[in-house]
Amino acid sequence: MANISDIAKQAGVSKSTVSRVLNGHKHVSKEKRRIILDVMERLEYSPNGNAINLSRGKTNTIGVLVPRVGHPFFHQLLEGIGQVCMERNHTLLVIQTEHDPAKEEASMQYLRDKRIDGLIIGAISQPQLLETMRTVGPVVACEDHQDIVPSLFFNHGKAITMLLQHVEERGAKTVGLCLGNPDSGVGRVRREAFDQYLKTSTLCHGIQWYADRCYSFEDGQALAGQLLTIDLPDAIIVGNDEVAAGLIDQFRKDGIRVPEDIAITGFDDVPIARALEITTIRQPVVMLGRLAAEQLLSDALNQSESASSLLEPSLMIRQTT
Amino acid sequence: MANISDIAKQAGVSKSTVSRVLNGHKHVSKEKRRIILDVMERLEYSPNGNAINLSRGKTNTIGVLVPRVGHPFFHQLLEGIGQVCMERNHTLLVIQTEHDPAKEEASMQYLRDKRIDGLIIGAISQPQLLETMRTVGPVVACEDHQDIVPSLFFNHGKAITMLLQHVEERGAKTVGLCLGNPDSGVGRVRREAFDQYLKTSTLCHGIQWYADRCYSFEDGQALAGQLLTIDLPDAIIVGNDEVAAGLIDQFRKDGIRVPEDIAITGFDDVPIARALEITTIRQPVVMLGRLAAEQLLSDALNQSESASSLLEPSLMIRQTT
DNA sequence: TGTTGCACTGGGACGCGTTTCAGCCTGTAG
DNA sequence: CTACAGGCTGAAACGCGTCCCAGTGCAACA
Repeated sequence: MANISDIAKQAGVSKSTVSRVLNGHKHVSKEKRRIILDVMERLEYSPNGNAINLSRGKTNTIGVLVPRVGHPFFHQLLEGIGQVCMERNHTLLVIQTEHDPAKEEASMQYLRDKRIDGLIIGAISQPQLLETMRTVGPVVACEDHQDIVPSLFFNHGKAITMLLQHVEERGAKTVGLCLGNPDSGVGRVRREAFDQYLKTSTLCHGIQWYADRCYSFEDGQALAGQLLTIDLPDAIIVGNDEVAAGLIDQFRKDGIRVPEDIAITGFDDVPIARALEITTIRQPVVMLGRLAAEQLLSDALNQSESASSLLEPSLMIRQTT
Repeated sequence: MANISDIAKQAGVSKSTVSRVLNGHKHVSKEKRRIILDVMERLEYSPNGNAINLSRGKTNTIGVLVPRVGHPFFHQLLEGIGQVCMERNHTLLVIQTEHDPAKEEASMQYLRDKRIDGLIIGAISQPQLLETMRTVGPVVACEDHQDIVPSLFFNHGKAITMLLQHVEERGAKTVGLCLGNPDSGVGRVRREAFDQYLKTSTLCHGIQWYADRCYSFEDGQALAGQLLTIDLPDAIIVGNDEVAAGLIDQFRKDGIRVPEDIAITGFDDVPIARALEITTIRQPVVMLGRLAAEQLLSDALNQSESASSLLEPSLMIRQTT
């Protein structure tokens, strides 16, 4: 594989001149430029990306930290980030943590060792790591860590409040809660908003109506089975549409009517929520991804003050409440 | 930021020795190793990834070419690939093409310029590009391009045949077809298998029952609206569960009974198919991703002969046929 | 005691572009 | 005709590890 020196030699010029042509700098005579381009074509020359990265000290690559790419929230986020990367000629490096603290910590290495120019945090279970990360390179979070790093995130607390208010208006007296990862930032915020709401309302909650680490349709079905062994609450707030769908599916199979016997709400408004007419929360996740990527890229470039911001959810009222 | 020379100087040794410690090579005295480690810690040294990549000539990164990360098939694929990357200490670079030929072509650059060690093709609309790609670096495809590059893929033709056989057995006389991207490899294979089956059966198809470029739940709803203006076929084969779900949803709203008035089949067995009890095709996509990544990594490492293989689909019979 | 062998260490070339700086040349203004 | 500006070009340092090769020194063996 030819390198820049080969080109220079064959074209009878110096490496500098070749480099100028490569980067579209001025001050290269028409004739030499032509010769150089000819030689490059003839030798099928292609500059070595790693050499460029090393010498420029940047890679035009940004990393994204997510638990799993398969999760509906995260793949929408990735899609938005990916769009911006493409528009701005950047590359997307995906780091799957599977919620593993060691992997989260290891991800910092990419930033430190200059393999990525910046990092977008999709979710992190150890926010204290951000403290170190920000000293290593630009970081933007898609959860609320605005006291540490610039953050763009949804108002999950408000979303929970909207859902609770809604089911209460529809007459619920008792309510359950089903979360995904209770230790994630989102999980904590949701839990807190839930507890907070109950304090100022007559709505009742009991520990038997609480579940977490539910991620899939099947988890929802299983949970329905468990709930059937006890008294059902009037409503249940579920942190994920697929889980809500599983719950509804199993309940209906068992002859429980939704929403008459139990009202169910989901989260994210994925296709399944539309198909089953699930009352849920819609959030412009792809847009969040875009904003985060734009924030990171502009920030990395011009070092301007970077702000955090809170995006508002919308309540989609359908047939399950 | 300290570099390896700084460490060497401070520790009173040569760069070579520091490098040996870094890479866990033998032949370093306990004492020097200790001193070096101390200095590294004190200066918060971290090796520069780009320098390592450059000097080693490899990056431990593999690229994946997909139209969009958001598509259910591709994010499952990414998940499988991601798992293997993690296990083998590799990194995942995602390249979204949005089916754009120019972007597909540009992706080759990563391989050529050594930013990735190998490339997994999720889908490509210009298979002829593979011809060049394989000369540039290791490539594995997840579609049928086995005449050009090692390929791991599903037997989409057989899946279509199974579905047609199934609806025919259930009494269908006329059948429709709804595809996604008709120009993709998968689209072509499906179309071909469909046409082929009809030739040897009494099942009827008419152009009014054909549609393509349907990707979402909403596309399915819209298609249902169109079909309602003409005579319905007895069954329709849909290339995507979400579209099938949209179709079912709209039909039911319009008082059309599924499967009595029209049988509907999906593809992929995503959660929505389980929720709506859609007869569909299940394929182990995550496993496909894993296999592809393993193939690529072992191939890149030991240059062994790499084989192509065909994975079998399974028919999930539910309530919509 | 001479020799062989092995553990340990350093020097320096190498991978490949980028960038700074100095210098040359030509054209134009005074 | 001199002087200065500005276009063009090359040498060489730089970014940062890796790795081959050539030792050096000490221990064991003949």
